[in-house]
Amino acid sequence: MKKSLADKIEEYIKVLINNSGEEQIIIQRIELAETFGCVPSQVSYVLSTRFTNKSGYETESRRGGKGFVRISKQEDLDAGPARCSQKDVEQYLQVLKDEDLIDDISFSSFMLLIKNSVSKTSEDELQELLGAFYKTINLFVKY
Amino acid sequence: MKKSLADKIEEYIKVLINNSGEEQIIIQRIELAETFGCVPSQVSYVLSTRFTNKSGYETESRRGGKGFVRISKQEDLDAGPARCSQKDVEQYLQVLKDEDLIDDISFSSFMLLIKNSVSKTSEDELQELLGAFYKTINLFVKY
DNA sequence: ATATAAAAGTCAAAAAAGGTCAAAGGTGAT
DNA sequence: ATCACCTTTGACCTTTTTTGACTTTTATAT
Repeated sequence: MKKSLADKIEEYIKVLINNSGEEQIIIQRIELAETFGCVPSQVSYVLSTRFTNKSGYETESRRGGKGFVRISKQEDLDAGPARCSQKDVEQYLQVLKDEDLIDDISFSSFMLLIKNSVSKTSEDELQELLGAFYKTINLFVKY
Repeated sequence: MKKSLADKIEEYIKVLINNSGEEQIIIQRIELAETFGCVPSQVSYVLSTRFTNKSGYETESRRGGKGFVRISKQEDLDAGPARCSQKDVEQYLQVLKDEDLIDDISFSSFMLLIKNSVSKTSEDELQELLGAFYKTINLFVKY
């Protein structure tokens, strides 16, 4: 398949993100357009077709002098359950702390966040929220 | 991010406040303008767009000889709002990251947590939840 | 008191981005 | 060859920053 300009720009941006060592980069639309010798709206086109929310990206921008576009990749949470009870996640947290796999500040912050959330969400959706917590907690585990 | 002059002046002022060991500093508009080689009204622009009440600052000034501008940070905001929008808390997080006040893992974890939570709570209770996030995020801020 | 000079404030124009949208141009399947 | 679906391009819009001219306020010297 012959690569369209849009394909090349997409690839370029993805390489930039990979090389950045982070999950986000900042570009200038005009600069990128100049690099590829195209009109700026071509870059907008690529962003709106290839870096959508649905495909796991998010973009923000600022107009005006020294404007920019920030493209961020939404990381996926893998470990942990999709849904769990409050008791489950609190126990999990406690275990992590007891085994010194998470630092004190993280421990108490998450505990706080959980307790805060619990009283404020409908019963129905709570378990999914706690599942999300569980997964996020994992990201703080020390190795 | 390519920093605009306004960005740089904003950063400079914030550093001054931090280094002062207090919650306020006093500057001279002209002096600051000279430091950055710009017109004085540029400083006014920065003050009116980045040091607003909403963002937790307050400014007072005096004209004429021995004039000055006092910029004070409202301590109260450190605790965070009881309720806030998703955009507010995400922006706050981004600012903390941009200013290197929070490490990468904390940044992306919280971002994830917010995004995950948002789709899973009723609209009505969401703002209180986000307010709790905001406060918890503060606990991770480096000094 | 008054005048002068030294600040800071205001406001609008110009400049520097990015956004939008529709028309024109390709491409591939039928 | 036609239809449907991308891509590419460009004209025009909106937002944000930068600059400068003009105004107001305040301290100080006379």
